[in-house]
Amino acid sequence: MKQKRPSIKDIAKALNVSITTISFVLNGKGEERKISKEVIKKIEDYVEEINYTPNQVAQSLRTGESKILVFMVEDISNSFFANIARAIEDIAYKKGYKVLFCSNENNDKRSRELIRVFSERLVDGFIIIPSAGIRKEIEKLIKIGIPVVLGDRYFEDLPTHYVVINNFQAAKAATQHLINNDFEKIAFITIDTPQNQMTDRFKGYSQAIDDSGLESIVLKLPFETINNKEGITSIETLLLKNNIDAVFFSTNYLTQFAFEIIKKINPDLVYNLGIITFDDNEFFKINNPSITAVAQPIEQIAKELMDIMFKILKSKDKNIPLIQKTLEASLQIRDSSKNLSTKNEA
Amino acid sequence: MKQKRPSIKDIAKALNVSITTISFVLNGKGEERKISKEVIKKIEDYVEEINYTPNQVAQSLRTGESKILVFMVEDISNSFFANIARAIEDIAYKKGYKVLFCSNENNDKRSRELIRVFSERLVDGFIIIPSAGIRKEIEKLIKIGIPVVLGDRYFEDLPTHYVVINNFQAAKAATQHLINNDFEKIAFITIDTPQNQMTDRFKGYSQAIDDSGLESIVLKLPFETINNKEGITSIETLLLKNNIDAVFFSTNYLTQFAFEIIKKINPDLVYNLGIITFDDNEFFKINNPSITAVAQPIEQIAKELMDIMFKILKSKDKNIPLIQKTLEASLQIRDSSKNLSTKNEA
DNA sequence: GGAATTTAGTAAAACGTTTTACTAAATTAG
DNA sequence: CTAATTTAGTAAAACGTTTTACTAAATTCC
Repeated sequence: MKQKRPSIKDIAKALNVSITTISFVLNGKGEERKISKEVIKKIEDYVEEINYTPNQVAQSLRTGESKILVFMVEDISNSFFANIARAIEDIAYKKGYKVLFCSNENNDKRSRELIRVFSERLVDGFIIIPSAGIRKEIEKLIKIGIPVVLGDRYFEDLPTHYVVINNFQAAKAATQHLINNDFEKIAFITIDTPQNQMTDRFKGYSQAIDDSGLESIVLKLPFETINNKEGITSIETLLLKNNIDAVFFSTNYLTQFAFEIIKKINPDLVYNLGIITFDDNEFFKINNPSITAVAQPIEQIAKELMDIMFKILKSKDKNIPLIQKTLEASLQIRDSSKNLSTKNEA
Repeated sequence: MKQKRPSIKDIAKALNVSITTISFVLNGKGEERKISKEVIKKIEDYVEEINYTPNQVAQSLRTGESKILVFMVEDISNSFFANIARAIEDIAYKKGYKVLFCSNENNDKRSRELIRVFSERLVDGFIIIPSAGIRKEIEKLIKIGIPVVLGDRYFEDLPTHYVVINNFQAAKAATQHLINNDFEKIAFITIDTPQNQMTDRFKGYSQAIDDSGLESIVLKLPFETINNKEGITSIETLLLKNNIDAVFFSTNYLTQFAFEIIKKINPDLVYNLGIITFDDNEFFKINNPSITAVAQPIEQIAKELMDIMFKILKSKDKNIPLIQKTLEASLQIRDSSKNLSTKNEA
């Protein structure tokens, strides 16, 4: 059943001109190469008529360009990444690029495998939210000349292009906001990882806590314990036994995980606790209580990532100076950071 | 800076064997083609040593296979689609396929453009959540022999492979659940579209309402009015003036949109109204009140879509009989469908 | 011991482009 | 009127594979 798509050769035969001429015309080099108006017209009309489109695979083989970018994230079903993906997709398509998305589960083995699969000269560039242990693979990609831009985090000891946010400042401001609202036992729940997006958030929290003289209460959960018993127990213990009055979650899936637990052990807790989460989304806005969140500038992140990518792509072989952007996040203040117990005391 | 990746030719030169031999060995046809153990070993070792991987673009050009699938959805940042995407991704990678995701915004023009971009013999197959007006384009894809599977909806007058859910039954059951909980003025808010996933949900609602003798209250919003003033006004009017006591949203983004409005005009409404939404997600579970939702079987949908895709892919040119799956959704009963006013009357 | 078969490979075409180097005819310059 | 230049193209190589058709040497058969 499979029909053969027409190729340049077919057009050449039908129109009795050479393949070369057609290629020039199709690539807009007709005038430059002194092809006559009539021939150009003839070719263009015929191409239109038979609805010819060039075979991109052949183009890629010849030119070494695939017009495909890879966007590797932790998990494409996570709203933060899905939203960046959406923004990136739009920008890419406008420039004639397609985007392959993939989820590395913040897992080195899987990241390596994915990089291997894609680096087979299939893709023109990588935008990567790197897992902790793939410094070497990133380095190698760069060494063999494949454009790489990192997002959300980077490797301190590896010079790369990247776009991140000021996690320290954002976390500090969020913590201070809780302090200003008279919360006194503020817990920080985070992922146990050496990646700097998380360590910086931790530092921001610590700085604010230290400045205020309050007690630092920190729970670092190993990534694997999210959604399993160990994680549940840890969070339960913290929430119930520590007499805390506020909690700051370092990332959205932690918040989600904790909310499920809260819902089970004591639904009222969500009203009595001060709550701030990193990473905003639509549901935090409509939740009861609405949840105060550190909102990352999704659109801007996507735009900067792609700007850098296109700059590298355009510069071809010449190495361009490193571009490293640190954007600011904004605190979306909502119900969950109001201190109700203060009111009660009054 | 760009290093040249080694090609088969380079290996041939280094090992002093022919390109053909190497290709046979690499494709596991060494034994079959009577290549000696020593030569096979020599080639395999060298390939391992220089870390050679074949150029997939060249392979694609020669074989006509790209090992790339397209998954076209309404909006990849919508949790329903993002979750299916994630599941599809995992299945695809296990079989050596990559997935290009794209968002058509449920818009015909954009769908057409995307199909055009991808059908340039770049991809091996399409999994499409089709917008309303691209019947012709789908038909054409099938005619030229490209594997297509539709999801979530299909064209009544075009025989295609598809995976959908039993929208009628799911909507009917959800409505009946509200009726059984003694709600009496149940509104149905939906998108104004002829697509059958929506019309079936409407039919399910209508059937249940008619069976019970209750009044049918329906708001059909044009897709474009979501998130704009017109949409806001329509929903406000319905919620405030109609004296309704329950509302059934036909899709997740409508629910989200309406919740923002409720939050603004009267936060208590969310407790006083019976609420059910189509499409479940984590946040409906943790919301206050938790939201009763029609949960589509995401994993199963992804699995069936891919099963069909691989069946078509395997069958090559032979046409296979149509595979059309209708899965069942499940009602996740939560707080929002409890009738509090009934309690009050008691 | 010669024919038939098997073994162990190889040469070359093909996939559909892009691009470099070439050319024959027409035009212009002096 | 001849040489130089411009015009309007074209032939062929190359990108890196896969695969068909071929072959020379070794082995088996009778």
